[in-house]
Amino acid sequence: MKQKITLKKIAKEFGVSISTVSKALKDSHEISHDVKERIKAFARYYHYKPNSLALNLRNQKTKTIGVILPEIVHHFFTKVITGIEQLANEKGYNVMICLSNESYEKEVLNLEMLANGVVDGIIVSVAKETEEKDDYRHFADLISNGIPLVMFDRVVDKIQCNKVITDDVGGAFKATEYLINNGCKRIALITTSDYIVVGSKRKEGYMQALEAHGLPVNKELILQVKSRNEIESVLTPLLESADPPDAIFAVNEIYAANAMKVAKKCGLGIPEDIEVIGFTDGLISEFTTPSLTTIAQHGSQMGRKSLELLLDEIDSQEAEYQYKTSLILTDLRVRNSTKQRQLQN
Amino acid sequence: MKQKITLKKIAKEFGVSISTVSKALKDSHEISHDVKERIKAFARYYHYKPNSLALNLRNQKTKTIGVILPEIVHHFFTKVITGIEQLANEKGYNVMICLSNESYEKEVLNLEMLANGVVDGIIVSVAKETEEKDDYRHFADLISNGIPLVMFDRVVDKIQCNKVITDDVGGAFKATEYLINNGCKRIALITTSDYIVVGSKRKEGYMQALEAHGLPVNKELILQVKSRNEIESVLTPLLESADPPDAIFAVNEIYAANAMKVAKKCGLGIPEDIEVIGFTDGLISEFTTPSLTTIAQHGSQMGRKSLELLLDEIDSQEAEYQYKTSLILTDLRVRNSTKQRQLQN
DNA sequence: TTTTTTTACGCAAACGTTATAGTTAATTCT
DNA sequence: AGAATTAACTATAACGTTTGCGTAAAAAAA
Repeated sequence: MKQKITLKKIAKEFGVSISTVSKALKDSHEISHDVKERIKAFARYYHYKPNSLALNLRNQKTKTIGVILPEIVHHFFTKVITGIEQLANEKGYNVMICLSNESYEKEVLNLEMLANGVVDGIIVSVAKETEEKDDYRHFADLISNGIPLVMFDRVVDKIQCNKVITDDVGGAFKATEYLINNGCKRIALITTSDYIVVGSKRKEGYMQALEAHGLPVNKELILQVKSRNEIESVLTPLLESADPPDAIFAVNEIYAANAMKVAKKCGLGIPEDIEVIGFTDGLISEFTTPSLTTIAQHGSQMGRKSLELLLDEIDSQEAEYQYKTSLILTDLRVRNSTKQRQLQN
Repeated sequence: MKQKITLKKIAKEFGVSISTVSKALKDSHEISHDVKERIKAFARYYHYKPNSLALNLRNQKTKTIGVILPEIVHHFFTKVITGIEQLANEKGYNVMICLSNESYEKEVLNLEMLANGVVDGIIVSVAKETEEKDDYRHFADLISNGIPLVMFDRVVDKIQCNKVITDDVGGAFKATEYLINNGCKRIALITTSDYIVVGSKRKEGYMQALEAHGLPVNKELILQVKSRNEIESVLTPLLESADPPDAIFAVNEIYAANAMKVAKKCGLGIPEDIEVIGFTDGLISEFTTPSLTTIAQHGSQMGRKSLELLLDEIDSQEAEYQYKTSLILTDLRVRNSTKQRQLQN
């Protein structure tokens, strides 16, 4: 096993001081041309690379950014990572990914670990449990320690920092309005508990669209579930009731796909009997039957923007840095779970 | 912005030396009870945490492991990460994730970056382009530099290191045999180019099963595609030929889902007219119509095992470390794209 | 020739931590 | 009382790098 080559070893080899070697490799004018060339050749031959740990310590920065995600088995988050990773790569940064698994405690631990000099800044989407506890002191501490923080998607209003959010309200509005324009009058909503911020925002967009079009907000049409397993038991009675919905808007793809399954089980044709739209465009939508109309979220763009804002803050010298909130717009991706003019695939 | 607290600052505060503070915080017997308590209280109050960078440099290890993945928008890899992350968490390790995006060059760059003192060991699944180029010197260099390396899923025979692989041959055998036992005689295979190791292994299992059951290996039934977009154009003619296949085995979920789409387009009923099985169980299988029978790969277990082997090597002191190869078995997950005795969902 | 400038290097501090080896002063032993 | 022991601290080196400053010798200028 080859031992790692260091300045010290090169210095001993040439019988010069460490600083001479360091300067030679940086092509300093203080070192004679002859010595420089010989040292550089030697270093090249042995693939010398400055030790990152030493540089980190000396420069007090690591060129690494930390990302804390609630989970990773989720198309949206993988897209965000892809976006972050891309820009990081361009800018010469490394990415350290931590998973909170939706747990408050793990989020706190991850944050503490990362804050300890390991990264130059942090990008986070807060865990559900944290949203439920409504406790954000760990973020406040981080910021008061001067560590740049960007929140994306699941952000918290009470914390002042750079933020990147999906246009949840607008997206849900767009989806609901599309259904209304298709002639739907009784649109069911399948959403999460209210403490999930993005869930409640999408609900808001749904309600705004109904109101904008003079439709009533029907409480029995709003189904709040904690997991996709609950969908069948709450949706079936509604579909089999005397006055069933003529459309379903689900706040994510999985919920929408499950809703379609349930509807088909109840003997309903999609989109003839009931139309379905899901928020968040993922891998699944394309392969369901019928394929699912969705609100596409542009996760990769979101990741890129998050890192952009983070680097902006890291590089800024101003004492009074001005935080920004960036809104990522959504697109309606029409497939076959809704009635439409131009059919595709 | 609170400045970060260091041993030096505490030392100055108490008018003692840095080493006294360090020892006090470690509860050394060399320091008087009184001083120890006061220093510890002070440190606790200011949330003192030893700076990771300094520790890394001093200990020559980072308690971080690097993971290089070909891509992340892929259910299998996210499962692997989940498994790695879980065990890492238990063992007090951090995880640094890099994406090669299937590119040889990025893989080399990532490896160089990680090798430079940033991580204590590396887990990698090699990029397609690397497999195609058949150039593995970067891995050999890494190993000769004494950096522990584990390869998983896409491993290379020519490199000696710890490995974790899916039982690709066995899994493909299992899938093919299941189809044969269902009465299928002409089973089509949709696979990748031969240089993709896992693809060729799955093809091998497919052929072994055919031979074991006295069925001929029909060249025209083996479709090699480079991307899922090619499937429609090569599969349609086969399905519409005089002697079409009665089953399809695809080497991954996406290929299988696309194959089902094409078959349905050709007016074939699944599983009545043609049965379909896909390798790799993901999110999609559950939501296709019919739901897709798959070979489940246990990615999370694979990740766990990979890290286990890596830590084993990191912790081992022996000069002659014995490399292992761990085989992760697969399971047949029967859904509705195959004929079956007991139907489910 | 003497002074000044330039060349080409070495020294030392700094980043924050820990471990080993001193160094006082107080205490105990004989 | 003098020697040995112990308690309670400090100094120093080391991890690998960079950088400002110092300095000797060589070269140029006066």
